[in-house]
Amino acid sequence: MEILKNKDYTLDNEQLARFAKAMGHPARITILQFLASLDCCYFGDIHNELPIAKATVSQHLKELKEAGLIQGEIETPKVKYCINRENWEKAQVYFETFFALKKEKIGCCTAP
Amino acid sequence: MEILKNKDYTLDNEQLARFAKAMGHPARITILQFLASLDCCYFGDIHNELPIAKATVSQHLKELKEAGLIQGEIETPKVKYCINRENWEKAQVYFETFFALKKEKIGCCTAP
DNA sequence: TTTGTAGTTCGCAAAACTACGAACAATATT
DNA sequence: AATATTGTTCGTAGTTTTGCGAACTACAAA
Repeated sequence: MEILKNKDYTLDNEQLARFAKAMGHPARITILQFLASLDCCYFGDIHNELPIAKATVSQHLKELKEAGLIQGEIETPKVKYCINRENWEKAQVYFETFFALKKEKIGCCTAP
Repeated sequence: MEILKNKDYTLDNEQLARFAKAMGHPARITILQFLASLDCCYFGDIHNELPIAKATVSQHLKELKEAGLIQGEIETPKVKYCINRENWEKAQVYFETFFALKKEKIGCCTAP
């Protein structure tokens, strides 16, 4: 018998993990926060908010884009970034649902 | 003049990123979900839910513990894990607050 | 005392992440 | 045509993550 460990992760869990991972760096949290409060702005504005080189900022933006949380649009010679509303709300629901799992239960480890 | 780039990340953003990072892997999401719905259980139960070796499970548990999302307690010869309620709720508030930033605004990039 | 059970820790390898400067692309300006 | 502006991409370096098997710890039972 070969490897038959078929217990894969659910797609929902993988999606939630993907969103969480994208948020797993202070620079990316800062970017998202900035965009969420400003609605949208140019690369330079984002770079100004951060203590890192532009190449690194560009990389973080790419990751956020790949996770679907933001979108970019060329407005020569600048690039305008903004929150991807659809996925932002999707992520919000994912996290809400996740945290709602633990509601008013009395557990066996209520202390420390 | 030396390096004076003093624009650090806020503690809140670092904390949120830390929580998000801990949630940034499907195995860890699955563990948290399992614990949240069960309240608490032993290492073996968690290992049974996952398609990975016990050494790897142990590592993921360690990370979740370090992020403060779970806690473990020795109950020889087993180890009982459960959600760390206090920090779970803290994390929940962090995420809620974060996503609430983008409410009903009309932005300049409403479309893809 | 040997054996079992339940997990953790160690050591390793491969891959991914974070960061940077330099080089590049695309357009606008001189 | 040369220069400037705005970002992206490339190449590199160091660190961290993920995963595993093997060795180890701690206690209980035979």
